[in-house]
Amino acid sequence: MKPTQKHTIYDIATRSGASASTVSAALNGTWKARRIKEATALRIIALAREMGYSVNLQARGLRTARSGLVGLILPEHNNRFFSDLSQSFTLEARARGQCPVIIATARNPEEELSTVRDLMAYSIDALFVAGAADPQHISKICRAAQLPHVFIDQPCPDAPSVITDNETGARQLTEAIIDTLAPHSPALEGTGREKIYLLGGDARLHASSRRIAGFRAAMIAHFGRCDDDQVIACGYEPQTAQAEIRALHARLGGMPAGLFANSLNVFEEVLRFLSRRPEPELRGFSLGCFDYEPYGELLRLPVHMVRQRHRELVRRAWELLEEPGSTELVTVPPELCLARPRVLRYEG
Amino acid sequence: MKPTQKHTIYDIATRSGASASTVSAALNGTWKARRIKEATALRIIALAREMGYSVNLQARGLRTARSGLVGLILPEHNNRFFSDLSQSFTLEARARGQCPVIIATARNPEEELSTVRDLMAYSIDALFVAGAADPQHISKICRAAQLPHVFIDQPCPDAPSVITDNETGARQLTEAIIDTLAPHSPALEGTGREKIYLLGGDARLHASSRRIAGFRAAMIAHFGRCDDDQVIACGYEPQTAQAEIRALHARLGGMPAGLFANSLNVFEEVLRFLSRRPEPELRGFSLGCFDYEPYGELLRLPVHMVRQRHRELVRRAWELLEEPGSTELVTVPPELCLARPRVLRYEG
DNA sequence: GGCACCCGCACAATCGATGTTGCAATATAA
DNA sequence: TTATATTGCAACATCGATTGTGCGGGTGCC
Repeated sequence: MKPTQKHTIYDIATRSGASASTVSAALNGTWKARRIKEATALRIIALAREMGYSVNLQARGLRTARSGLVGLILPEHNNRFFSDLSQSFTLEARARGQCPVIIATARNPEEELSTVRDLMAYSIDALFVAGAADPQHISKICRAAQLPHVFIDQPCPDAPSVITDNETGARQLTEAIIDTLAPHSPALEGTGREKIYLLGGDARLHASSRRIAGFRAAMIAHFGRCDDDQVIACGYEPQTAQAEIRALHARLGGMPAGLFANSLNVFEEVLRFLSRRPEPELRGFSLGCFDYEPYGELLRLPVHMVRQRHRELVRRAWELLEEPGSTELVTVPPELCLARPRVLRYEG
Repeated sequence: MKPTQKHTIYDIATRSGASASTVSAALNGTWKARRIKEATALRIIALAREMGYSVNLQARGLRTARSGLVGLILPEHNNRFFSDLSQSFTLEARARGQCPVIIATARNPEEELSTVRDLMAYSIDALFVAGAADPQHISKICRAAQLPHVFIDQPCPDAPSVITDNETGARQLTEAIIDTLAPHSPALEGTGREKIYLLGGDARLHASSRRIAGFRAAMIAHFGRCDDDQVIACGYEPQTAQAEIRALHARLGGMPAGLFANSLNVFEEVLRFLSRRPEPELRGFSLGCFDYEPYGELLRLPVHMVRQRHRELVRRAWELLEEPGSTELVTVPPELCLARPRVLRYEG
């Protein structure tokens, strides 16, 4: 009854009087195809259960060249977008009888590559890569090893990818920021404080570049122009973001009219900065964040957010994997989460 | 040069004129002990690199009965405490040359058990279990399979465990909440609104019960009593927490003097509730949360938090694993993060 | 009665590594 | 010169599963 030791199909074979191959067939469900008597199969299955048998997946994997493991590589765990992605990925994987292996690589391209290689050494069945720093290199390695792979969030031209419609999302978010701008004040004209700034992200990466494009488009549609200094793609590092927002504030001599935080990491730093400014300075300040964080809805300031549909991204990624050999790019529209006017919004 | 196909040590053996066993020894570093000429070893290593060889870890695992995989089971990904834990776990695992496999089981005991069994089928080398719903059952299965395991956050009497000093942390947090209570108002006496309430968690679980004990101790130390209705251990479900806070508010006819949120999930719901209350109702309301969330520092309300030292928890867990056969219980003191008075705290 | 055929299963090869054993060839000792 | 050690490596068994092949016995058919 109790699985005291590890049993193998050979133990079961001995105790059941059958051969190992019969046991194998009985247990993995191929017994019908192998013309094993139903009674024999059932007897073996019952015995295996009684002995607490569980298959050795390394042995199976060695034989079949599959492992049941599916990898997901992402930049970090403690970021709501990626942890939501992990959650969805886990659900999808387990629903398909696969075992999810999720590894964070700190936006470090070398770490990414070495992790890919590590995972391949385990004969993972598929690899999902979210927010990669170097998609092409990863894809090259995977293709060389014939490993099915999909990119999420950051696409790759050489492999199937699923991304959010960053441009549209960014445009809508920018429009929302514009809509909640404080009434135009002539005093600020020309100081730069009348403008909206986009902060964070890496312009060399696809996702950021599309978001920047969306931001620009909205700016041009509404104001007829978008200055280069309005886009501050300073990466994802909290320290850098903090420094940039400070510098911006210093340069302008005050808060700008609005801000587009291009990642949760940056958003958090913006809030940290804001939490040290006196209240009056924040009146009429219009804030948006690309990516969703539930706490964003619970802040003193109204915050507009763009929520990526993580479940959908993961689902579509899995679908892409199932159609072989495509380099399709699937785009999923994001969800715009507008700050609703709140009782507490302003006290004045 | 390019790893076009998967190579094995046999390919390398053929191409190098050596035998597979020599190749194996050369590549895994045991060649000195096996009296292989240095020149031979180096030649093989160079060839392997050139061919882009990488070991098949399933084959190695089958032979050695180890896999290089270490499991971490936790309730959910999208919770800052657990995602911090994932992050630390990943770092520690990779520093030791192991591959982390992190799986969320939704606080579902059956899901936990089946995940444990799945992981064991992969011959994982060790299992870490954080916030388990049913530690004893898990431990029993692991012991039967002789799998080294450690519990984090929720301890198990039968296995090594690392936990935060929940009682002290809760006491300190409660004291902080008491310290920031609004001045005593005789009008509220006897309404229940003069009291502090603990919301969330599961009193049957060790962590919660210690936190409740700490809460009680602080209450008794300061007020000479703690009523049973002050502890509302309603679990971790957002919906339930939301319902309970509403019910409390209705029962009291207003906000209580303070609240101790016993988990981030509950904290989030409390904030959601608060964000719909008019500002004046929140004056002097004193809020604390067991577990840390960076956004907690950025809210309109001052929030005290207790931060578990995730890195330390993980490190100690790994240490425990290395001393064999202990059922030691290691306690790590948490970090108290007091809300600092802020410019924006009140406007009045 | 002889042949073909199907049923139910066992045998054995195989996946890719590890590690023990043993065998030549050379070096050292007697 | 023969006996003994040592060096350097190849052969082979093994881990636990999967899967192609084949064999003995029973049935059906002519």
